[in-house]
Amino acid sequence: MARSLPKQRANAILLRLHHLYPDATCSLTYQSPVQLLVATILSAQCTDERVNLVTPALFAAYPDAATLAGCDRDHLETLIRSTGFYRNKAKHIQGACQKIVTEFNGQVPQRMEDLLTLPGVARKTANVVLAHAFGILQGVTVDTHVKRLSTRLGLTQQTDPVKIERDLMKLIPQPEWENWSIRLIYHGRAVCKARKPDCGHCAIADLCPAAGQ
DNA sequence: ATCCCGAGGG
DNA sequence: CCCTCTGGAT
Repeated sequence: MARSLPKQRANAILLRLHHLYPDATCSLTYQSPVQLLVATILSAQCTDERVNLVTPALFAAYPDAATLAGCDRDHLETLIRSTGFYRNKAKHIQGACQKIVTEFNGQVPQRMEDLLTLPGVARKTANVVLAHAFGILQGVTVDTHVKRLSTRLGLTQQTDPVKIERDLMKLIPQPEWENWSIRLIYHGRAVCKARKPDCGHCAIADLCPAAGQ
């Protein structure tokens, strides 16, 4: 099975992970599209668990795009400091919110093309916001977990996230695109870890060419 | 390719 | 010490 057609294998993996993580959802906490956008920017090179540690105080102080656009940058940096890259993240969050206020009428845009004009937003962040805030499946979210697992599973030979996304969009049925990412992220955190993958306890080891290597 | 950057695990 | 965590800009 590990050597069968990639498309067959991708769907078998999806089915298996669906049973393994039936309730998997986006694990960031938020109450609006802007809050999801901010949380996703904060999640770069940082666990979602840590993001969820800082966002309650952050959103209590600055709940929407208008307040974030006008907030004190140093205070913003202080509130998000523990997520790392805090100067860049603060600049991106404030810049994105200012643009949302001035160019998008205070609302997070629902078009990929528009989202990509926001500072700190590339395809990964845009895909997360489109899928979870608006239910729009424009592409496949490719983060560090999706990249690592898709490579180990032999579903792509690419290293560029945009090319990996193209490969996955051909292998996975469109309605399952975000389910794929969410469940690979769960499996990547719990079992198929970057450092020491636990192939002995992996439910899809028989579908994986890299299992036990 | 390099930089941003803190926190936790091994 | 080194590596990794739902990346993006230069």
